[in-house]
Amino acid sequence: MPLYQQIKDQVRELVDGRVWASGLRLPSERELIAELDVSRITVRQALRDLVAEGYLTSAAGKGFFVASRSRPQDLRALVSHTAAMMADGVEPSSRVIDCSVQEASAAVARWLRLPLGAEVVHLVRVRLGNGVPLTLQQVWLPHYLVPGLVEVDFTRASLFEQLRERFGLCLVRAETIVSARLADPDEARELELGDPPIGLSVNQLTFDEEERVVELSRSLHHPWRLPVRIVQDMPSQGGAATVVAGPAPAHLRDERN
Amino acid sequence: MPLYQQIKDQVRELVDGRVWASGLRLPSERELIAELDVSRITVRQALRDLVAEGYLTSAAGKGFFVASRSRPQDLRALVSHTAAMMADGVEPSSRVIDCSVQEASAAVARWLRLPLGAEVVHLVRVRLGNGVPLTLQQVWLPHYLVPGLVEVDFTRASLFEQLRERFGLCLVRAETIVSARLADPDEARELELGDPPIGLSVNQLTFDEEERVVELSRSLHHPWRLPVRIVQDMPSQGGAATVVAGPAPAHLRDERN
DNA sequence: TGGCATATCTGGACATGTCCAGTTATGCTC
DNA sequence: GAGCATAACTGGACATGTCCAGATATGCCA
Repeated sequence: MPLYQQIKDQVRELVDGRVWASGLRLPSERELIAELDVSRITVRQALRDLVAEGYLTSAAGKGFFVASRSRPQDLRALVSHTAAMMADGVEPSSRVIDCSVQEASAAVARWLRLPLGAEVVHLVRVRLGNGVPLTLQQVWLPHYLVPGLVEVDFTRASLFEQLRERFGLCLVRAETIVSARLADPDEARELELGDPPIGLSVNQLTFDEEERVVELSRSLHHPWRLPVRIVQDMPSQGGAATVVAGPAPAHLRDERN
Repeated sequence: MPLYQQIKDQVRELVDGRVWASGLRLPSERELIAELDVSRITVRQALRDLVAEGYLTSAAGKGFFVASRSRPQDLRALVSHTAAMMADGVEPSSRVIDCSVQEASAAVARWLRLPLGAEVVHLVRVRLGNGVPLTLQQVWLPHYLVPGLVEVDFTRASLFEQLRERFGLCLVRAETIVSARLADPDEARELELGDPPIGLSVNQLTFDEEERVVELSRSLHHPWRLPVRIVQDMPSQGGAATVVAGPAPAHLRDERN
């Protein structure tokens, strides 16, 4: 692994782990050169990247500083619901309704860019937080990308984690549409919706680094138990955003709910 | 202006202006060095940045290439609804219901981080696309940040554009919560909602570069006329995302609506 | 003690040059 | 013509070193 990457990782850890507090001044470039015994180009490459990624700020004549803003965990990755919930201190689990290999319907095949009749993994589950139903999720994935996925017990497992760790898929892009609609009676029962049963509909296509469609998901969220939270952050260059579903912060909650 | 910035700007223009098509191979580093008469460090700094920003891709041993993905315009900025609609070929307009300076309520003052009794600009409008009502938006802004904003005719004007161009505010961060709720009769009438009148609720706080709250907005969207669209993009480093409201692409639309 | 010139330090921007690991094209052999 | 070794090229990673503009601290002078 390149030296500048090692330096980046080290600094990132210190910042993420709050060992280096916000606003802390880093050792100067010259000090780091001496300490790490590398050339200036190498430390500069690392620090430059970290500035672009929002971890650090720099001021000519003063030094490098740990960026102040509390960034919602890792803005650089698509986050899974499981991870987002756990970060909020909620215990995630699922009630699996279906997990099987099927022949793709014409619509699903088109969305996943598969030939007609191709096999897909179909996963339907009710996702719970601390035992309370939050969302009803239906997912389709190309079977050839995830052989053996059906054997996983999704009661506890995170789909994104499986895709990354077990199948080495690198998820880098997602397109999401959020809307609202009336839930049908089955959905309303599963999600314990009121009357009229209003659901928050979240449809998503997720792509890997080779621009293959890895996942098509259609979820119906309980509107006030699991609204969609979006954080957009555009520091100078290299903006970023996270989209997670979770309890709304008090200042943005809808009182009417 | 530094040389590497000039190079970056030049390349960016050529890419944005479609003069260099997607997939096109750039001249090699050595060729650029000779052509531009600069050192390798300089061109590399420019190219490295452009890769991080998603304009280019690189492959060792092959060269630099214009990134293929059609990026939803400028992923580096918070986009206004007006701009998003115009990009979709929809003619945006508004019916202004209220635009006045008021004393902030306790709740609004807290959200905008203002002292009790501070003045705020209150804007309420129905936003139309091609004359059809899409969303009912209520916005509060600190009056001291936008003196004279009330004189603007928001029938045509874009709020974000006014903030940027007239008041020099640099919007860099936004927190959004998307949920669903039952619309009240007035809202239902304005938005021409069906029965039951289901609305897509979008609440947002927007911050400027000094972390001041510039805007608090509470909107109720017509669910299928104006769903919320999110594009997350995480190329290697330097991810980005756009959030816009607009018609859903066919592959993510909800058939049930 | 207050004001100011100066020395020092910091990041920013570049130049020149080296070594390496992939990729591609070339040309030779069979 | 098919197969293959090789030469040429490309980006990736670094080292050393220079010049500059801000920021900061130092110390001298009035």
